[in-house]
Amino acid sequence: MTTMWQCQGVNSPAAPAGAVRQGSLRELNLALVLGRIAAAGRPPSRAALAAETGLTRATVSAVVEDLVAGRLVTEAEPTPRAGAGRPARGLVLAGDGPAGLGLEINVDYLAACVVDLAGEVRHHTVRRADLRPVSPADALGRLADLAARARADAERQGLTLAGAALGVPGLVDDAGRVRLAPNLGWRDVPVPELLAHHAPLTETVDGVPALVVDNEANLAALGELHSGAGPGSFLHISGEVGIGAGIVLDGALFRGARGWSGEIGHIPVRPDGPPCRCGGRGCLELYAGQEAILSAAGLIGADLPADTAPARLTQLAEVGQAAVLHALAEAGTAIGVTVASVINLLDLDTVVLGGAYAPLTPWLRPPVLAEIDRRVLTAAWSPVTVRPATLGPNAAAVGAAGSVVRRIIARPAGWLARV
Amino acid sequence: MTTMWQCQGVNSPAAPAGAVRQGSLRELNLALVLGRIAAAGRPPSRAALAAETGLTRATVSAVVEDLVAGRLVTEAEPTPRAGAGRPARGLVLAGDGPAGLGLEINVDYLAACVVDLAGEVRHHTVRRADLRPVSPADALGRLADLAARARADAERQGLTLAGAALGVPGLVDDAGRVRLAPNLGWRDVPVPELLAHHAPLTETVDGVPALVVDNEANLAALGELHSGAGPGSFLHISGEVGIGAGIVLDGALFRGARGWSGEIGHIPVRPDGPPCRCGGRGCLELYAGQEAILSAAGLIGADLPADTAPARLTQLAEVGQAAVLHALAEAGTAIGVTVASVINLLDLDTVVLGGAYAPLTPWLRPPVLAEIDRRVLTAAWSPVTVRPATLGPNAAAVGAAGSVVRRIIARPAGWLARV
DNA sequence: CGCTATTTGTTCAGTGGTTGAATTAAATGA
DNA sequence: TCATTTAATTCAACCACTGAACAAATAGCG
Repeated sequence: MTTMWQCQGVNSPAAPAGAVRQGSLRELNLALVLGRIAAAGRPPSRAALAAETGLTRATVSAVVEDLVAGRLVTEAEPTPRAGAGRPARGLVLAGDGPAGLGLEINVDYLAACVVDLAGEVRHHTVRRADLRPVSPADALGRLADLAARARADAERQGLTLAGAALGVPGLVDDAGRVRLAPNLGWRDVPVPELLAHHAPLTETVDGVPALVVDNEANLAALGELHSGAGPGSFLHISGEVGIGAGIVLDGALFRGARGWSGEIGHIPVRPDGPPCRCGGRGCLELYAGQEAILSAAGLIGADLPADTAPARLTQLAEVGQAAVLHALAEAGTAIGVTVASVINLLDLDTVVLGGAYAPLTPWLRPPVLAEIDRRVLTAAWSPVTVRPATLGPNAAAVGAAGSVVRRIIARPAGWLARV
Repeated sequence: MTTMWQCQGVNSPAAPAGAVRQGSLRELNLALVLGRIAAAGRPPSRAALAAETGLTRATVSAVVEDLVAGRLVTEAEPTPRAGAGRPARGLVLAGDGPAGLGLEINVDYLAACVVDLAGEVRHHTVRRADLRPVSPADALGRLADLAARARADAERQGLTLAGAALGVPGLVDDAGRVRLAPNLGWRDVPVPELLAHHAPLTETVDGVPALVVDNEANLAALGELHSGAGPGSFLHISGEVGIGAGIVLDGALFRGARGWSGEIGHIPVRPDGPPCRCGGRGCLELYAGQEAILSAAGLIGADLPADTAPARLTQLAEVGQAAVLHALAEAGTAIGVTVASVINLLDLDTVVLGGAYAPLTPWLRPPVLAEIDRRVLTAAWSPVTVRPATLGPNAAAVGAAGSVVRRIIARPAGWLARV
């Protein structure tokens, strides 16, 4: 039983690529029904599910029986009552079944969290520490420690971890190796190998690797997808030390040919601008990165701890400090120019400002919208929404955990076969 | 039987969104087997199909029987022989079954073509005419005339038209209305209504509209997808009078939230550059549009007919005319800056230069690659291919016709139900 | 309180489509 | 000529969904 590590497929739609045997039929309907239960506002009855899916009540009953037996669904006791007739038994995602472990390594903190099927965060730990001076092996060791505690807490609550996902601020290849994490100073770090010594993460469940490593911005976008406005298409911009983006198209994260999409921080804003350490010139990060904003606001060298600088920025913006407002306007314009390009290219109708940008949205939104209006061909007919992210600061960790349970919801047959 | 017109869904994957009844099973396997036959290099046998799909030979035989009965597949007479054993009967897409009608309106020509299931172009007509002074109604009338002749020719060859697609150089909404076609001078043209008077295009087949209207660049990209290197992800840039792009992700055209993706011509290259008539500043079209290149090459006002200007450009480039080489280098650099942004965002590994750019590839490719190398974060590890389009000048018309037959291949059950 | 109307959920024979093994078909090669 | 080999078909078994009938559980009404 070899442990496989791979980065792709965190979110796979229920499209059968290969042969469709008769068992696939049940698999697809399991996914269909479970998906409806997950998406429903209030607990739906079997009859309601039959009506909205087009299946017969008999089939829905059979499918639900499987789901209940597999601890994915339970019947809601407080039945929501309606008019006459036999009362419906509401179905909800089980709170004591499988759960996902989400991990995050960032420049100045480690995070671990556990999310159950229903999307509730059942455990959350953040450990602040500047990880730049720490070796990757040490950092991953500390992370494994956090993960072990998270697992223990989850089991204490009766949850079963069904997998884990780890977000890192850098480029990850198919084997889970971190090719480049500039702000962390990592280069070609074989995360799977380094974590292989730590027990709780090395088990393989089904054909799916027990741990999926992915870009932090991708996972944050997935978190936004599942917690936010539901399926659709949007661009989620993560303003951390660097600037990353996750692209959600039609309710699915788009990863690109090799999983390296969303490197929005190095899109040129001014092709002849100052050189960037990526080798290019005039990249967005030089105008809207955290360092650039702090410098323009005159806050560089104000010996602030790295993690309080964004909060300070918000404070000063709220009291209307001129230099800060100017810095944010400049940054917003640069973001707007870039976002306009993205919208011209992809025709998205929503832009989500995440990470450190989220609390700065009131000041960033106007210049961003102004550039969109000026530069997007279709802006006149179809407005673009710019809104802050709904998830908090550790969106990537929550999104990572969510991606694990979302995979089970998208393909419950795999989980049921394990139990 | 109302005629519905819509622009979306030219290429829909075989993913069942709703309930999966037992009939869907056959539908999915029909699509699976037909898709393999279409993708295979040499005519595969039933046994080979069974082996690669995972279905049993019995099932494949039954499925193939349906496909043959529906005139989608025929047995190839000259059986390709192998070693010992009963000889296989090769299966090929039928050349006398359904076919697609492809139409194109561009600034200086109209085109119509017919493509059969196998992708062969069975009819092709181009009528050159400057359409800017012509009213939309007149232009569409001429187009309907071309379409009628194409249909007559197709029927003479024993083909049955299964639908039509029309490419226009502009933005098309879900109802088939051309919201804006700047280079044609069209604005809010209700193509379906105007064409409704012309008989051969107004029939509705199945739930699918008889005519799909789409952006020319999108259809050209689809043509490239089906005729070129097969599935994958690439950016197809159509260099016509304006600059459009079609984005193919994982073998499927990406249309965006409203079908208006790919407006690459108005991505800002220099945010503070000269004003563009789109309202923005420094758009790509100002640096790499046909007019810009001709002007920089000193060919503006050289009273060339519009349609021979690109050819003249190639001639002069081949003899090494300095001004032309310089103009192409400048245009290539601008394209490269833009393409670098796209690749940073989407992580594509292939860029296809289409339309008027195709023959200019030898001169455009070096500066494009240079900018990619400088500005794309991952360029060091993963090379990007820049190549000319394989389809000729009327790629959009051929792609339009191909999109019709491709839909049948992706969802043969719909066609079989009609016969 | 009892009856009916109403809606939910289950049971069961029927059916469509796939499976797996046996059978037939058509060639090669010794 | 006959064994070998591969291709394709036939057929009983089986799986999952359908449709209709039935049982369960409640509200409303006299």
